[in-house]
Amino acid sequence: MKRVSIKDVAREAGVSATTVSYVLNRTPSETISSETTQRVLEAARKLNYVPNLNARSLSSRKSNLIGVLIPQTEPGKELMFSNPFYGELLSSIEYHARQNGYHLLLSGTQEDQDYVNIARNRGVDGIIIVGTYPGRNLEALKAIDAPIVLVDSYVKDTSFHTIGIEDREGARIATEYLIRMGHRDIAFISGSLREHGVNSKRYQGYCDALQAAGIPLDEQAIYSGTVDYEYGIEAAYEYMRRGQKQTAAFVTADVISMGLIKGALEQNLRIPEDVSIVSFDDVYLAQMSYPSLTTIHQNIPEKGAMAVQLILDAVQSGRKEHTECILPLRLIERDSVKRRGGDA
Amino acid sequence: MKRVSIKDVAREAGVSATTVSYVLNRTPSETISSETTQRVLEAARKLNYVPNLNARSLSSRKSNLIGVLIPQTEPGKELMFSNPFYGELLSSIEYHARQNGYHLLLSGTQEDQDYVNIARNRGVDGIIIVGTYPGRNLEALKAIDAPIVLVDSYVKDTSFHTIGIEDREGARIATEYLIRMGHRDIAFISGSLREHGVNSKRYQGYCDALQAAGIPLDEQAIYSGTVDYEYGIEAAYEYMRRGQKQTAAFVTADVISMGLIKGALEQNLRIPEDVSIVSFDDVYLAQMSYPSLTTIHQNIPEKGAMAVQLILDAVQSGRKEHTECILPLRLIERDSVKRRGGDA
DNA sequence: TTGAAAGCGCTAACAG
DNA sequence: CTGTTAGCGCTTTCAA
Repeated sequence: MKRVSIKDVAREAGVSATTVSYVLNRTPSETISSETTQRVLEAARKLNYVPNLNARSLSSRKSNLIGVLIPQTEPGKELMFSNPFYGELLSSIEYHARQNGYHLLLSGTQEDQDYVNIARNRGVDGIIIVGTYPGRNLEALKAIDAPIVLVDSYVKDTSFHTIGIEDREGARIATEYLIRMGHRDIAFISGSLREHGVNSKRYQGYCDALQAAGIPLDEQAIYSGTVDYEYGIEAAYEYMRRGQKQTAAFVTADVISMGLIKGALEQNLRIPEDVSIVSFDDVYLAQMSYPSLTTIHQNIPEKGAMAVQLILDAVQSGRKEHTECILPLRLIERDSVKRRGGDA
Repeated sequence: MKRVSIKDVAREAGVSATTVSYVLNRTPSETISSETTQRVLEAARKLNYVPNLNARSLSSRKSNLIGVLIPQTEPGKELMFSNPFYGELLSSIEYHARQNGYHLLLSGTQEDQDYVNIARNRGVDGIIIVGTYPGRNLEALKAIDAPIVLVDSYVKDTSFHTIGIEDREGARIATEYLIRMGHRDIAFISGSLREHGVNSKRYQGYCDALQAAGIPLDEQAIYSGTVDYEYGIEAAYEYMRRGQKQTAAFVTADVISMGLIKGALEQNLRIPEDVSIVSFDDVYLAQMSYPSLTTIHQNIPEKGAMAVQLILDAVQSGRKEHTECILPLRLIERDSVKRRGGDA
């Protein structure tokens, strides 16, 4: 089946390509007689015409394409594999983009040089970037004239829109809860603590809570690795090696918690009897876990919806002012925490 | 920053646009002096030139874009949300595509009309479709002249490449294993049993095993719903309602099993003591579960890698013969099955 | 109410 | 070895 172009439709309808274009795009400034409109529509249907979006975007400079960049958390690992958070987020982004007539150009990246090129390459109308750190080659990004939304990033720059959560506060709430439940020796378990990264903020929140309760910070209570299931298991072993000092842990991601539980189990540690856990994200995994996870809930679908909305708004309005969204957080109590002693 | 085009580079380097194109694409048929090549490269770098892939694809009819279509399992639900299988698969597809210089155009779909249009719209070089049923409007799909890979679909048509697994055989192995472990009353729990769907095949395998063991099929042992966590929970309740007849269940997806375990737990049923479970997929969830899942393992990353490879091969060779891949399956023994009675 | 013409940025014969 | 000339399929002034 040969590709049918706008010209074929024009010929079939006995009009010019221009007219076809007008009809199909409902160009408001142009007014086409309803009779012609009918003929064109008919011809298009008959020929089973589908406009070529590449050509359209080439001439109109609008692609209806949103670029989504999800970082490889671990080089070599494949994209969202290690953390369902990404899957859930992407899922939501895709859904809302589609509802608005946009398609998604998906890419993982090892190095952000790619970011820029992909975007400029394909002429995307907007870009959603998940979790970049400040200080990477943002200059190049800024040069792109499509709106850019940074999700979960602490890059502060008026060139970008941002969507995030109160990481520090969330961590504080989690840790404080543990304290309120009678724990004083509380581990902090997370992915890598890069400066200005999400985990660092959560670390600060953890410290805030300890400090407020007058509990000294113990270096030995800090576990930092990668954001995946495997590290959770490892952390459990490391916990044993370090002498099982803590009765509870604040873990910065549900996946890690899942691994932690597994590792604990392997060593006959009971959760929450021996170690209580509060974690972060409230990925759907959190409720599937056994015990189910007490965790800081964030609205992941909403995050995705919002990211798309910001792009759409920016595209439509053409405005440049940047928007900064902070989504609410709350603690969900499930079964991974045990009250301890009588000092509640 | 104004968009810099090939012409700008040409001017800067003092050559024609054609030459720039030749240099940048290393067009093999054309031979450019190394001196000119240098000048062009230099100019391109200096101007920070990035080729416009839309334009390129418009004129060369090659987009370096692979369309990926993942069906909404449940309308209204967002994409891969309900089953991590999709996330893992997509992850792998993205990774391998990127390694080969391809980008991904991602879309979920409610109705397959979209399939076709998206593809034709953007001029993708190939399409990967996950889990279509036969009999949908495949005619339209066939009209697309890009190679199409159907993953986990029982559509038999030489217009498409297919990648799948021995669903029926896998189910047989799972069920047979349960029988070998001393179970005779075995539930079958799955998503919807659409004709020629993956679940139907697995149902057949389940029947095969029962029959081979001389166990009569019991209608009351069949549970069919949706492929998600929630249905698993529901199935557990339904199991109670139906009188707890079975001592084991073959479940066609790990996510459902997770829900089943949860639901069982809520009713003080012990897994595997009261009910043994063998499930299917070996999604990473399967090991996180408690008890961890004895399940039929399929190599999901390999599936994705293969899908990409098939497209790449087809594009490069231009050949039309269709390829049919069946990936191997094997049983992974974990903790969700208990041996029963003495008739092992 | 419609169409001709130019052009988006690039590649592909075909000349030279 | 390099440039000229046509498009790819569409949108967009501008004129009729």
